[in-house]
Amino acid sequence: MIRNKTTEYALTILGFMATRNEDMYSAEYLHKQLNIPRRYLRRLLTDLSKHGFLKSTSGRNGGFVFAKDLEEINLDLVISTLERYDAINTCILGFSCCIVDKPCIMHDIWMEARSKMVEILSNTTLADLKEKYQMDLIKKL
Amino acid sequence: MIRNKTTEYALTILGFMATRNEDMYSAEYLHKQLNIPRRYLRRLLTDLSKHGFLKSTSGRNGGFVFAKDLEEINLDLVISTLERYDAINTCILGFSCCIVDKPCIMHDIWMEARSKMVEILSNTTLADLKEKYQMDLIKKL
DNA sequence: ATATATTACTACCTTTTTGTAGTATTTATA
DNA sequence: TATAAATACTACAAAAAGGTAGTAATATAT
Ligand code: FES
Ligand code: FES
Repeated sequence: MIRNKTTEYALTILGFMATRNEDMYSAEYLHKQLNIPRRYLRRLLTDLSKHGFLKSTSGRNGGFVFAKDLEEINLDLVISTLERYDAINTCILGFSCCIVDKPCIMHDIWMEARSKMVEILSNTTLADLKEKYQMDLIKKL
Repeated sequence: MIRNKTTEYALTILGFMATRNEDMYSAEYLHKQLNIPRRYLRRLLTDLSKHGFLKSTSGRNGGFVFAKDLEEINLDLVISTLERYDAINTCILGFSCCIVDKPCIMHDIWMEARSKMVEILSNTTLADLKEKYQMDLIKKL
C-alpha cells in the first residue's frame, strides 16, 4: 500500500493541484498551502516532472502544471511510480512470491480485500477528484 | 497497512508457529525454516515476548511458545502492535486528521476499502490460520 | 543591464529501519 | 561440575528514507 511519506506527499500535491484552477503552481505556493517541507517538496516536484506527471517552467513566474490530461492519471499509477516496493502484491503473512508461487492460507481472502483497493485506486483519476471536489463545493452552497 | 519488514517478519513467524505442532520453537529452527536474518529474528522474538505474544524459556532446550491462546491473537493486533505509524487510518490523499477532522474527497470510498481490510485482519486469529492450514492439508490428501 | 523570482543539480545531514557482533545469563545433560 | 545449547542485553554498523544547504541556471520585470 502506501509505505512512504513521499508517496503520500505526491498524492497530496497532485490531488490539490487537480482540484484547484490555478494556471501555475510554484513550489513556494504549494509549500504554503500544503505544509510540506520546502526543499523536499521542490525535489519531489522535479521528480514528478521527470516521471511525466508535471511539466515545469523555470524563471520568474515559473512553476508546475500537469503534463498530461487529468483523466490519464489515476491514483494507482502515482503510487506505483513512487513506491519502491510493491506493497500491494505482497503476501500478508510475509512469505515470498505471493500470486506467482503457491499461495499462503490467507491468500484468497486477502486478495479480495486488496483487489477492492486496487480497483478504487486505479479507477480514480485526478479528473474524478476534480469533479468530486467541485460537486462538493456546490452542495455546500 | 504493513509498512515495515519487521511487521511482515512477525506475521511470518506467528503464522508459521500457529500452523505447526511443535512443542517449542527455537530461534535457530525458525531461522532455518523462514530465512529471516538470525540476530534480527532473535531480537524480534524477544520483542514479541515482551509484547505478550510469546513466552520464552532460556537454557538448553529452550525456545518460544505462545503466551496466550491462538484465539486471542488476531492479525490486526499483531500489526498494530508492531507498526509505529497507523497506516490504515491515514488519509489517502495525505491530508492530516482523516476521520476526526473534515474528510477529504476520497474519504468515503477509501474508508469502505479500508474497513474491509480491517475487518479481515481483526477477524482472523491465529487459531483460524491453524484450522485453515489443517483443512488445506486434508484436502491435499 | 540588473534585480528578482523561479526551477535544477549536487552534495550533505538526520532519523528510522534493518541487520550484526560480543558478551552475559540460563538450564538440561553428560 | 563442565559443556553445550539456548535466550537476554547492549552497543554498534549499514542502508533507506526524510530533510537541508549552496550554488547554478533560467526567465521575467523594471
Ligand atoms: S501468498 Fe500470502 S497473501 Fe498471497
Ligand atoms: S480524509 Fe482523506 S481519506 Fe479520510
